[in-house]
Amino acid sequence: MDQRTYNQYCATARTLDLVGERWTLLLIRELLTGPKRFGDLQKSLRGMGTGLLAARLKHLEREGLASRTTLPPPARTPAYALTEAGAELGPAVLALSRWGAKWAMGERREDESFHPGWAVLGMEAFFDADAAKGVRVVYEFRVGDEVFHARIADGTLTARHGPAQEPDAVLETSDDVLVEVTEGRRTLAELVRSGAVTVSGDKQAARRLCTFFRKPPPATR
Amino acid sequence: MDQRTYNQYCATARTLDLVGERWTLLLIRELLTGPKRFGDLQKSLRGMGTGLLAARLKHLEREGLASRTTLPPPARTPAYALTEAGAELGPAVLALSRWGAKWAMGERREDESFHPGWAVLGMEAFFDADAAKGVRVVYEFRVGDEVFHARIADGTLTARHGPAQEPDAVLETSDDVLVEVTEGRRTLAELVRSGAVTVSGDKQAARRLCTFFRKPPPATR
DNA sequence: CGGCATCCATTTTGATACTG
DNA sequence: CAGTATCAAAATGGATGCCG
Repeated sequence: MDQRTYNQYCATARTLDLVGERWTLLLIRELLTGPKRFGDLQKSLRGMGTGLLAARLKHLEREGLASRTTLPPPARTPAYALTEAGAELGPAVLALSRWGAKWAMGERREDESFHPGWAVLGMEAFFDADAAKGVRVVYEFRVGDEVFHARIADGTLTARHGPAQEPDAVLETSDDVLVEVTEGRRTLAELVRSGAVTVSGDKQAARRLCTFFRKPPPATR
Repeated sequence: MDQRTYNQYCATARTLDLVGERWTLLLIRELLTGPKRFGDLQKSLRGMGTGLLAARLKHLEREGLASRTTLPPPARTPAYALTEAGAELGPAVLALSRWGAKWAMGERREDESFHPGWAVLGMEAFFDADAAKGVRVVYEFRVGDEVFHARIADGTLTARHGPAQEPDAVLETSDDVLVEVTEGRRTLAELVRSGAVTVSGDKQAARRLCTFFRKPPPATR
């Protein structure tokens, strides 16, 4: 497998030796929001063959970036989680994401897949620590049949797969509407009024959500 | 060429569609320190065939991340420079670099190549804006037959290829010694005493250099 | 030197069929 | 559902030759 190396004594090159192959950083992106099962990863990584997925997971495991665990009962099914080293790739993935949001996004193409987790993780990318100074709030997002939550505390935002313990506010919507939000075509307030987004819990908190992000305007290359 | 896409409406995936192929991010790393000629790039990217290098440059050009320019007289030779969009990949490259410095560096392997520019760019990665608040200083580094400079101003460090206009201090050393520094085996002060590094110009400024960086201790995966 | 084209051996990938 | 096995297609690398 991966014996192909750049052979450079350079931190960037050494990193890319480990995670620079096709699919690997996207696989890590998936795991950044929490442990996932093989099948879930497969669904999120359309086009990646099962053989390659298995090989990449094995590689990450061997290199100490991920570990194969068994979900606690009653699930008891195997799952993959990032190690501390793997999780620390988060800032690099988010940096790539910030660049893409500014220089490469635009409209969703016809055949592009979309998973709400990507948008939720994107919240971390544009989180504005100053705007959220001293704030402590938990949001739950239900999009289609997926559930995520975002916890804002100590000037950081943590986005994770799965329900929150005690969400302050719960926002419910569809995949398609979420795409419209990330495309910037609709504002959250507008969508709540129109009924495309349902809010329950602390409505004040929900309204404050969009004040925690600062995203530069998209630019063209 | 590159019509292979992840087909995901996700900023990270879109970015990797553009720069995720083999060599591309390392090519951008080379250009981050300033325009380079074809041959220089080739020397820094040992193992990359000329055909592939040409193809990647064309790709970056087509996508608006780099542009083919002609160096000002008397050089008058073609060179490649990053556009604004390309240069803004700097933070992502540095994020990968920071991860690698912590989790993947260790000793230099027997067959690994090394170019001083990588170490100089690495200074940007661990630059500590707080430590350099209000500081304005320019360093020139002469390593082997390469010259770089680093300009600290307005709380940022800019590392570039080529000589500085008016360096406050000039540090001169060899490739091998620079490797020892980046490996953390030797401190700068020690090397100056031993004569392995020569300082000219403002020696006070030179001594302050290492106070501008904050690098976490390496960890093992 | 700069840069492209061509040929070829080796890897990597993508897609699908298959097994426990 | 988790993962292996298999095979065709594509990407890579290395060498080499060419041309301005």
